[in-house]
Amino acid sequence: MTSSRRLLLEMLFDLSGHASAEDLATAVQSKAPDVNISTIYRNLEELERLGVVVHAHLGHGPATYHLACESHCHLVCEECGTIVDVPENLFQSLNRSATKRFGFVIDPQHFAVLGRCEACQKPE
Amino acid sequence: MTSSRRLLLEMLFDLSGHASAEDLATAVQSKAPDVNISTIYRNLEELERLGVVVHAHLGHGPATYHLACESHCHLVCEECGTIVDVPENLFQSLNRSATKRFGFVIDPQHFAVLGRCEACQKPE
DNA sequence: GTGCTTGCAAACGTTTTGCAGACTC
DNA sequence: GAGTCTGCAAAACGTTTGCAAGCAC
Repeated sequence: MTSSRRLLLEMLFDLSGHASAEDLATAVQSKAPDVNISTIYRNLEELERLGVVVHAHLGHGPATYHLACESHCHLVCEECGTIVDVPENLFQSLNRSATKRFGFVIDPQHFAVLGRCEACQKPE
Repeated sequence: MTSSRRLLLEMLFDLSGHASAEDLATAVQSKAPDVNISTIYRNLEELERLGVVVHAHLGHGPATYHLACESHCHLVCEECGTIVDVPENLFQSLNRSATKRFGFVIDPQHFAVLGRCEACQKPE
């Protein structure tokens, strides 16, 4: 357990939710300017292996990382990029039918659901 | 309408489903070696603008492109990478609850659902 | 001939890697 | 002192861009 790892964890608490590796690097660097982004990636990987941190793929942009204990899923607007955090139970019935029809167990924290947020509903 | 565009469309028919830009470039280049990958990207973008083609983000890897008329959604195994094509109606109830609870209309063709396929069910 | 399309090369943003030195225990 | 962790530089990957030459119409 090194100082950069400790700092990274602190920042994960602070910036809770939606932090990209870049965000985390900036945050960590505000307290320890010499911490390199590759260290951030390596530590995130390690923390993920330990089950402390999870990441999600949000469509185009970079992956976001958050603490595993702050478990939630993501809706991302493909128009304005807004991220809506939603509880895992929103996916219950999708999971049930995916399992029943395809034997596939979904991991809803690991991907983002793309679509349109309330404000961007197709205005054509 | 140029020859490289025509070829790209042909390849989209041939490789129907799950073709990355790279795959398509390789396929096109087998018939016309000088077509550059940037041309592939530009034509895919244009075809998408015209509504002929759609793309989906599959987690880590590159985006995949397919004809809009072959509409389907994707389950991707985070273990072995297998892609399972599924009909859009699998997402009906997720869409209903996302709309009702968050005013969010989902676009299920645009993202992949990550999880575990039948063969990779957590063996721990 | 006008204007869109192309190839090439170079850049981009995100993530990963190799290596030698520095740190933790 | 052994072994892990770090900074740095460079590469990898998928994708986008600027530009001048080439093509469709």
